[in-house]
Amino acid sequence: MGQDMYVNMDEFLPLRDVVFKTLRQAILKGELKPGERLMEIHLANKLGVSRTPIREAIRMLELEGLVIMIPRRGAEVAQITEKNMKDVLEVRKSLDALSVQLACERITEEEKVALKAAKEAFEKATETKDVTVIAAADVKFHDIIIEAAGNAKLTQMINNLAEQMYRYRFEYLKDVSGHERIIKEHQEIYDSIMNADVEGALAASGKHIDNQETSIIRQLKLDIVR
Amino acid sequence: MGQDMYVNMDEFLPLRDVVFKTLRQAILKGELKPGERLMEIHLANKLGVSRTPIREAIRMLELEGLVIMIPRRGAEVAQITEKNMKDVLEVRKSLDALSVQLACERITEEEKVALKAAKEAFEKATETKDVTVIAAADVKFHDIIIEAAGNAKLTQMINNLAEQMYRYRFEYLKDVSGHERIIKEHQEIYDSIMNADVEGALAASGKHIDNQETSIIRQLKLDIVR
DNA sequence: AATGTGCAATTTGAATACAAAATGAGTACA
DNA sequence: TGTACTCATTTTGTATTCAAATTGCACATT
Repeated sequence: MGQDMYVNMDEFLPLRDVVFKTLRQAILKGELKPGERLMEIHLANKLGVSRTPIREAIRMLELEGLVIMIPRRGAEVAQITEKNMKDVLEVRKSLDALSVQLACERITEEEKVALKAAKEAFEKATETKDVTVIAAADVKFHDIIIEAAGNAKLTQMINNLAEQMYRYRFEYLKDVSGHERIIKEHQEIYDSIMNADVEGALAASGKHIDNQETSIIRQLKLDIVR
Repeated sequence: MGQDMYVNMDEFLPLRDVVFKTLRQAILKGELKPGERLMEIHLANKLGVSRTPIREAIRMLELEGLVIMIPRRGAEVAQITEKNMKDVLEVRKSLDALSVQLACERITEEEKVALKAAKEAFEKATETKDVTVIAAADVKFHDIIIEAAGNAKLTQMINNLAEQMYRYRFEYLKDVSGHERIIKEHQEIYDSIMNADVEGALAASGKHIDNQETSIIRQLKLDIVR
C-alpha cells in the first residue's frame, strides 16, 4: 500500500509521442533536411507503425513550426532561413531577459545552490572537450535560471525557441576558443542573479545571446551554401 | 489571364483544421468548460465527421495547451488557473514591449497611415457599444503594431498568447466606463510610435497591459467561484 | 519541337474496423 | 450491510480500407 505504485510511464508512451520525438530529433539533428518530404507510408514502414500515429505526430510538428503542410501534398521539413532564425533569436533574447529579471526577484536558496553547482559543472565540462557533455551542462545552467523565474508558460516558450536553434547551438559550443568567454559570461550572469542586480543580469544575458547569435548566423550561412 | 485565379482556399480547409478551429473557439468562448472530457465518438457524431480529424485536432489543441491528455482516458479541457493566466500575461507584457519597440524602429509610412486609421476606427467603434465591433477594432489596432515589428515568430507567439486571454479580454471591453482610458492609452502608444519614442512606447504599452491584467484577473476570479 | 491531353501510379484525406484498457453496475458471498 | 469480483460497456490506441486529388509520363496534335 505505501509502496510506489507508479511505473515509469515514459516507457508506455503512445506511439504518436514516440514518433513525434523521433521525427523531431531527426529534423533538429539535420537527418531530415529542409524541403524534404515526409511521406506517411514511407515513414510508417520505416518506423514499423501504421499511418495513424505518423499523421498525429506530423500535426504536432506542424504546430511547432518544424514542418509545413502543403495541401494534398503532405508535409515537408520547414526551411530555415536567416530571417527566420533572426526572428527566433530576437524573441529569444527578449524572453531570456524576462527570465533573468524574474529569476533575480524569485530565486530560492536551493536554486542558488543548484545554480552555483551548474556553473561549476559547466566549467568542468569544458575541460572534457566532449560537446555532448558541454551542451548538456550549458542547458542545465540555463534551465535552472528559467525554473527560478517561476513562470511555466515562459519555460515552455523558451524551450520551444531553444529547440529551433538546437543544431546551431551545438556548432557554437564546438568552438573550443569560445569556451573561456562563455564561462566568463556565465559568471557575470551568476553574480548578477546572486546580487539581485537586475540591470547587470539583463546586460550579461543580452551579451550572452548576442554572441550566440553571431555564431549561429555564421553557421546558418555556411549551411545554406552547402 | 490577368484575372484573379485564386479561389477562397479557406472554404476547402481540411476537416482537421475545421474541427480544430471549432473546438478552439468552443473552449475559448467557454462552451466547453475546463475539466470537461472530449470524447472522440461523441464529438465526431456532433460535428458529423469521423474520429480521424477529431483526433488530429485534439493533437493540435494539446500542443497549444488548451486540452490535456490523460493516458488511456482521452482529452479534457485544460483548467485555467489564476497562476496560469498571470504567467501568460507576464510573457505577453514582455512580448508586447518588444513589439512596440521594434515597431518604433521599423514601421513604414503605409503602416503609419493604417495605424492612424485603426486608432480612429477604434474610437468610432466605442460609440457603437457593440462589443464585437469594439473587440475587432482593438485587435486591428494591435495587429498593425505587431505587423510593423516585422518579426513573424513574434507575431505567431503573441497571437497564441492573445488567444488564451480571449474570453477575458472580451469582458474587459464590455465595460463601457473603461473605453475612454483605452482610447487615451491607444493615443499615447500611437504618438510614441510616430515619434519613434521607444521609452514612451514601452511605458504606454506596459500601462495598457497592466490595466487589462487587473480586469482579466478579476474576471477570472469571478469565473472560478461560479 | 513545343504544347496539350489522357491515364496510371502515388499520396493524402477521411472513414471504418479491430484490439486493448479502463470504468462501472450488478451479483455473490462473508 | 459491506466488500470483492465478474463481466458488459465504453473509450482510447492503432491498423486498415476506401475515396479523391495530384503528379508525371506517354502519346497525340499542331
